[in-house]
Amino acid sequence: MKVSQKGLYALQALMMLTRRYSQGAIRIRDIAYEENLPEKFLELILLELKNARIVESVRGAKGGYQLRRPPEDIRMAEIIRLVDGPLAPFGDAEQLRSLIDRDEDHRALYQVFLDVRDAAAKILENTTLADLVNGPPTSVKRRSVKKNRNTSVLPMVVQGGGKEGHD
Amino acid sequence: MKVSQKGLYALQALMMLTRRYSQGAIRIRDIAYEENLPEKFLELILLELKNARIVESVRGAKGGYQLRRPPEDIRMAEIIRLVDGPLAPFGDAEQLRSLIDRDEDHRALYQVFLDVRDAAAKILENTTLADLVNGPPTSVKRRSVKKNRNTSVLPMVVQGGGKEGHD
DNA sequence: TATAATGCCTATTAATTCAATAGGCTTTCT
DNA sequence: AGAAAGCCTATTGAATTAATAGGCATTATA
Repeated sequence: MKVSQKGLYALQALMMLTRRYSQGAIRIRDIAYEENLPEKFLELILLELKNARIVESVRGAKGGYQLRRPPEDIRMAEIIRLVDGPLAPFGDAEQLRSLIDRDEDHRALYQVFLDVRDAAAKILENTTLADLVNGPPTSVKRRSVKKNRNTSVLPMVVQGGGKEGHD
Repeated sequence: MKVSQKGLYALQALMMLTRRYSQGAIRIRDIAYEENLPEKFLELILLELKNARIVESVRGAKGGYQLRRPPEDIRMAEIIRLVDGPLAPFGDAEQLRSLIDRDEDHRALYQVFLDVRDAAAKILENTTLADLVNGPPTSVKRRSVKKNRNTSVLPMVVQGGGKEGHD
């Protein structure tokens, strides 16, 4: 899975609309200015988000964009799939499952790809726009942590191959 | 993170060399034929793997390629980083950490990206070529599972946003 | 020692994707 | 009526991807 520049812009724009939720429609120009995004490119992105029923538009003078659903109901996974495609690192989940069934020689390889996509999906499905803007959902209990306080928005992820890798 | 066709070819070729480990050098042509890969493209890939000291070559007639280290010592993460770049879904881990520090408004967003990359890294760092070819390392204890036997090469991943997603 | 077999290396290419810009059309407010 | 917005399609330049091509260098062996 790869998040493109466009995907990042989409998420930033949606975070901005989340902050202004209930302030009515916001002009493209204002979103672009506040988030420092190229205006015409952003226009295309918002159009796409509108067609996917994630935002809605008000046309004409005094027009603009606003979220179509409450921020708690819009998940990162949905946005990234829309803009950048499947979450799997290769192909998509469906295809990987089929390859795991059929391609005896590479079964284990595709299974790893599927495991990676499941791990990503788990995180991205559980993170909403509200989480991104307000911090973690208060309903989620978190074990107390002594040092290295968890700054993540998410239930802490067990490290091991993470922390010290250079990427 | 995205695994390209080239990345897939690299992994397939290395799995093949793992199966023939201790059979000496294998010709590019044979790898290409057995794994059904474009021969000239594979040649470039193997060259890159050689420069990264993952495989070594024998030149001249009777030449070919073989793994340079035992299969248990070659991790998927290393191959994917080499061929397709950082494991993070956006930028790289270093950059994300820096953005989390500096970009107050988008901190939570970048933190999620980093969580995703850590989850991927954890899986890919713990999977070696030996695992891909032989199945899971015998040293890893696995909880017994009644139905839905775990076919993965890895310590089972907790689902939740995974299993039923369309991707 | 000639020759065939092989890897080494650089260049080129066609297709696709990415990031962005352009501009005319339509709708709505005032 | 005029201005201010979004709607929509087309275009573009740069980068990336997935290959292909072809000559050079090295080695085994007949």
